Amino acid sequence: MSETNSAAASEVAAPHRYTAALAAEIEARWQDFWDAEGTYEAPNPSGDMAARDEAQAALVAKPKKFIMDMFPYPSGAGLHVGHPLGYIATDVFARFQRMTGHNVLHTLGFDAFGLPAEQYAVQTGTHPRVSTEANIENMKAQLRALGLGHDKRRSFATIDPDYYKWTQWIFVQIFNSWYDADAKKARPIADLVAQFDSGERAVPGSTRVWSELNAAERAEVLSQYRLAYASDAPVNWCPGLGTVLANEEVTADGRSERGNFPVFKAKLRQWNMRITAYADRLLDDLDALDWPEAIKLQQRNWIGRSEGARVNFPVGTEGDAITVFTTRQDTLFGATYMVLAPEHELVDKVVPAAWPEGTHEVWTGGHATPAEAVAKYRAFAASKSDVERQADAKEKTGVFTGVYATNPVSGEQVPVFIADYVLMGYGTGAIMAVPAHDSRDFAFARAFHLPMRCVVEPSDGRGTDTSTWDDAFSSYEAKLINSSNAEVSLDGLGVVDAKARITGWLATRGIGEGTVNFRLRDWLFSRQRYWGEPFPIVYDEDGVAHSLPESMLPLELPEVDDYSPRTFDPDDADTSPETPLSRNEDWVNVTLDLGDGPKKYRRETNTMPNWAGSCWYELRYLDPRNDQQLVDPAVEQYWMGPREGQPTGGVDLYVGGAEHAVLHLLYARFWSKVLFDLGHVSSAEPFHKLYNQGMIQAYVYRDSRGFPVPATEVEERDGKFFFEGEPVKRELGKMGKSLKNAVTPDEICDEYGADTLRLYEMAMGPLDVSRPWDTRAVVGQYRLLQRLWRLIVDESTGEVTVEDVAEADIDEATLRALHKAIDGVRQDLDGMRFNTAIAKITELNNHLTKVGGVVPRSVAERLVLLIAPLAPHVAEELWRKLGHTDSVVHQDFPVADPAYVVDESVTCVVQIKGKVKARLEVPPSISDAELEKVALADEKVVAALDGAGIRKVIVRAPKLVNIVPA
RNA sequence: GCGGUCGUUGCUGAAUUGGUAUAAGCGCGACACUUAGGAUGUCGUGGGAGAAAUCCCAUGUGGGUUCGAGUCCCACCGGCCGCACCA
Repeated sequence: MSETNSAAASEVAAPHRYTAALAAEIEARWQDFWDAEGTYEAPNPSGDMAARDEAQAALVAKPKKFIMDMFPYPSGAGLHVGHPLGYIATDVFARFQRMTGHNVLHTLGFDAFGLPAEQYAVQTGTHPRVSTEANIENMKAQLRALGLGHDKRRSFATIDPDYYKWTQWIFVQIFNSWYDADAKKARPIADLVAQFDSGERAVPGSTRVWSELNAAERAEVLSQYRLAYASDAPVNWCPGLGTVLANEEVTADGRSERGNFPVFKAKLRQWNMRITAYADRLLDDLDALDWPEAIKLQQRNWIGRSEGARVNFPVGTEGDAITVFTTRQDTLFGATYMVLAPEHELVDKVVPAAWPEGTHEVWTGGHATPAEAVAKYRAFAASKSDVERQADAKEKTGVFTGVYATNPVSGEQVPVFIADYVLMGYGTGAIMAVPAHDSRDFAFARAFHLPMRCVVEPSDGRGTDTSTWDDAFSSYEAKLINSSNAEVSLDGLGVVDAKARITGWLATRGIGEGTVNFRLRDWLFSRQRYWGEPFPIVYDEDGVAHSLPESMLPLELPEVDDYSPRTFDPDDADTSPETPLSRNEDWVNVTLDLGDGPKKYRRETNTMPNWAGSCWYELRYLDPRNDQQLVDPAVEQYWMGPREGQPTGGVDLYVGGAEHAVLHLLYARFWSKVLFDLGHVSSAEPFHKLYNQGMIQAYVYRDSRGFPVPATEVEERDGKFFFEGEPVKRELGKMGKSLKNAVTPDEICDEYGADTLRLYEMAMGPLDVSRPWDTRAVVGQYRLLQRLWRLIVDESTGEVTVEDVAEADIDEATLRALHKAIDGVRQDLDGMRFNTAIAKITELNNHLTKVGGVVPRSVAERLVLLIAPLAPHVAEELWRKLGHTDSVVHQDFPVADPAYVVDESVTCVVQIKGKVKARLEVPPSISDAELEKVALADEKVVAALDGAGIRKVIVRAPKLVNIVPA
């Protein structure tokens, strides 16, 4: 009705106005053109993507830029306007880099294995491959409409067998490697076998020699070294999802990151990646990376390096000892009891038949024997999910094991407890408890009436009588007391000195040693899922694992009757996982020739976690069709190799959300380092520069019951919000279908065009900050494009209206506005400050509009080039209308003339004691002395001074003079 | 609790090294063109006082350093993010 009216009316008034309809026509045309011409193809130095013509040959000779987005999951819901924010930003940046002399590799693939894709498939009842590929096509269409300048030859999805062949191949490399701690790098497992063979290296934990071991025994030894290994260990079992999870996928409150189901500890045989071998390198190499400090910090915290000591406490009668890890070895003399994690295996060995004489009632938990107490407490601890364990953190529970250990420095007998505040997975799973100087031990000691000994004199005046304390004294700002035996004394030393002295003494006595402990644990790598990469592993009849040779890769996912995961009651810890692939017996049981004749094997039926495909995808963008190698070394070296100013090598810019701070980014760094050690790549770090874009938020409107109501139907009156007449509450949150506030790129493109959407998303604010979407404000960028269009094109005839004017004859104010804009936009785009770049283009555009008249051609052309990275379709169209036959994409970005970047005259501020009293127009070249003279002579200044003397004059020519009166 | 980060106008946000606070956009107001405007264009728009020139106040709050502080330092208040029984 009114819309058709308005469209008709405006068409009559201005048939060639820049409208949504015209934008749609222009955009579709140029998108087709770019695809047909291969405009965004980045040539490789060699191979099947080498330069195909002279123009591309010239590109290869330029410096390279590899600009990447974190690739998307092809979700079934489609995109909302928040999703492409980062893609638009990298596209603008990539376009700017193309125009400033770089060979730019920019493309986008799809991360399509994993839980979200599988769950969507299960929900819709289609095979994951069918639904996932449909989703990818849908997303490709949505992204294409935005005019993203991707090299489409290089796009792939992680589910393509051509791609996951190499994911499996990398797994085989990792499986067939071990970490040589002396060389500090990964080496082929064959090197280790050679060391065992020659006797250079002894078989660990055994008196037997390598040649005496059978195949299964050798495999067991090697699995203790392999960087990918299967082992029985307590893992995170999530019955609600029906799979085990990595530590990184479990939230702080003990739930699955996806689905929010409870997670339990269960002992299961699972595949792991020995990422802990790389803990120190993953930590140290962060320093050289150009990453946000917040992300580096998160990785450092996750790796969790802490320096301390291991100390042995003798226990029992058979020469056993409890080894503890502590960072406070200086307080050893204050260790009055010990605690083991409930699962600690030493417990079973040392628990006596009966409680020792005089055991305190609260220590026994009311149980008749230590064995019963331990069994009951273990059952109690295991039944608690991590959620409950967190919630109960303040209340300390535990039970006495009935055994005493010997404090190795004081010789004192100290009771040994088990308690769930000590975790099996950190340190040695055992602690020495120093209740006077650790607040957790303090709480436990109070609850169990355990003695405390003050060995660090409190510096806060509370005194040394621990019975009067409310909490432990754990400060380092104090001196040691009560800490000496016949051989060593720490008394009077500060904490740091005391640590050094006692560590030295422990080492000489063979009781302990200084050590570094990491919080990082090995990466649990197997999942009980259908929709993931199958492991390239088979087991022989002895149960020994063998990797498949390259000729048998890819090992494709087989068809199964039922691909859905076996899930359970989320709260039922007493369940165990089932792998969907095990349902296909024909696939599982095979006869293969692995080099020693045909034999029967059983396939591994776990699949890889969804992180696997994203651990190395940057490498495949470089050489996506190579079926002989992961990536051609010459091509890899060109795009990823170390270079001046970037000694780590790697992707030049990697943009994505901060939610991947530890998961994806840590795993990808780990794989890079292994591939680097094994000589397959030239960069030990995948991503040199990381940039986290903010989130586009949206207002959520909730009714009185708290349910979201459709945001588009909410009315605002006097700052209050109403839906169907009823008041609703507004809050700022995420954008999404379920919150009824999603805005899609499609609807914005329909209303205004993709160039307007691109400009708006970039103009909203700094890229790294989150901010709310405001559909109303989009029109501002639409107006910018309309004004730009009108400046160059006559709205009634469609003819270009520029005129040829020599640079010298152009109005000086216009030249200054132009060159200032060029200078500013260049710097802003280079620094990824897209919002201020647009503001400067807008200012120039407004200036030209205001001046009126016909625009000089050279000014119009440079304005078009300035906006080309941001609004590529309209720029191409105007460039063509201005008479050019080539694409704007590979033009040189305008360069400012410094002579016009400075103003003809500058407003100088004259302050008296910091307050502005006068403004002077002065030439920019004015000297300090001259400016001071002019300022002091100004009548307003004279009046303001009112005859007062002058103590001091600060001159910052040409912008400021500040007079300090006496 | 520990660590990080941010508080500027009705809203989103500008502001090299400390040097004219509030660029640009939205919204709002007036006007023009219009049968009409939710189109387009032009002008205005931090608060207060004043007829006006002009003056005073204002970057979460309170101090400090400085000729000069949105910017640096200290304390507090508020928001957001990360980690959290890690020995």
